[in-house]
Amino acid sequence: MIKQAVKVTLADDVVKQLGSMIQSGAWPPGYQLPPERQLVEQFGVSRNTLREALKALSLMGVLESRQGGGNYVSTDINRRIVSASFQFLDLQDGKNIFDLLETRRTIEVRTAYLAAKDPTPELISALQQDNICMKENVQDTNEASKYDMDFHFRIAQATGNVFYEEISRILYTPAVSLMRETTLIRSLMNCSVAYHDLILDAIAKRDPDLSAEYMYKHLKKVEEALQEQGLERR
Amino acid sequence: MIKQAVKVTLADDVVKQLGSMIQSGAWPPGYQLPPERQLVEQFGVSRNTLREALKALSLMGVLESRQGGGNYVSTDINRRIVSASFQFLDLQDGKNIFDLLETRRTIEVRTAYLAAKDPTPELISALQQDNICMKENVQDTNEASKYDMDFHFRIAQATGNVFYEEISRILYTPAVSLMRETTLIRSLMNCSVAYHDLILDAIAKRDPDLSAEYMYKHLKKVEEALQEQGLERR
DNA sequence: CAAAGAAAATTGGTTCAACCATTGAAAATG
DNA sequence: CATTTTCAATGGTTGAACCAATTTTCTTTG
Repeated sequence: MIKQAVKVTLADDVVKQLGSMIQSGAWPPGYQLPPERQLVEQFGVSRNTLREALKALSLMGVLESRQGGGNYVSTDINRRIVSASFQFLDLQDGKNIFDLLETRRTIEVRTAYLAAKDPTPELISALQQDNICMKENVQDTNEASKYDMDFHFRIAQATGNVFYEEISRILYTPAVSLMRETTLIRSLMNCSVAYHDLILDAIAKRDPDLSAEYMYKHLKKVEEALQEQGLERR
Repeated sequence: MIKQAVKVTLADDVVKQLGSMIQSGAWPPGYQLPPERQLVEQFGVSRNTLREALKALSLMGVLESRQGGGNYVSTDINRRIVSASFQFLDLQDGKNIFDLLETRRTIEVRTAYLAAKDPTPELISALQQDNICMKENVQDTNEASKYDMDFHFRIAQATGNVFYEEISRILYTPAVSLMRETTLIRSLMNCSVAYHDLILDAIAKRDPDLSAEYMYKHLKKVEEALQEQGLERR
């Protein structure tokens, strides 16, 4: 496989080192980093270079900076990464949208299946609550899509598989921002609520196959709605 | 919902402005940005601040910098963004190898299916080559696992879906390192080679269902081998 | 004149030093 | 003891200077 020569800048290297401190767990979430003027000595770079790295990580949601207060490892790393970088996805290209939905379908049909195998009462009631809130806010698409996301993410979470959790989270955010741009979203919302109810029932009945089936139909429906919107699959 | 007062730094603001130029399409992929010393005047910030913003965007995969050559909007912007955002995924707690294999199965059964729908001759021959190399190096597990990875990743790549590609990439690397810790890997390698041949045949025959089936059996077999090893599912 | 090579200009990479703005803890005050 | 004030610590920002790679321009060479 081709390994392209990459010009590694000093700041890139610092990002890598800072990142490994965080990923290794040496710097846990909430940890206050040493002051910049001290990190500068540790890494042997200038403060500007260090700050380029810190700012990059902070913009990606890995770190948080408080002027006068210090730099901290973000407590909610993954959630913030998504919102930070996925906003730049080129959604003009319809292919990406359908690729995204295709991928979500593959993952979520499986998580819906797994979640229905042995659901806890807490899961059921939480999903019910999500649906109720979504119905109540169906007029406010911004608000409703939040509960929409909660519903899907909660299912992924219920599998207890961290890989499903993280992938689901990442794949959902851009989908939402995309939907907001469409005008069909109102009717889509109503349709989604209906499917959420069906999925919830299937999970409550501990019927994995049915749960998976409705999840498939749900996401397929979303895809069709986008296609009717004139978005072409290229 | 409480809207917390967010201290917006100058660099954050520049990121936002640069981002909107890109999102709006005013600066399309491949576009060369004005030189930094000129952008500095445009935004009314110091060069250091501007560079913090540029570096952040470049780390997010939105921009590319070439020393002496200029700053450019990334050409394959979607791929870079997806790749960059997965890079910092915190999978600390996800060291459960069975969760990993479960997730890989879900993804790869689908990619194997898609890849078999309309494979190019190049894909076939590349996969053949991967298999040959893997067979030749079956004694050297380190080397063989590289070709193993190539085989799987190439299938994901063949779908043309950047999300599948990147997910496959991040799921495979930890899988390999976890496998290396086991002693069963030798016999597993031989078994894997056999399944790779079966999958390859199915793809060459353009039989998506068969391809998916063998991929499922392949990964299931790996899972069973690990279970026999005494590794317990948590 | 065309090609090759050298020189200069352009542009990103890095450093240093200084100063501003916010925070938080210590000290002074009542 | 509670409150206010002070000040040190720490991130935010700036400007100028220099380095290193690239690109352009110009000269040299055949």
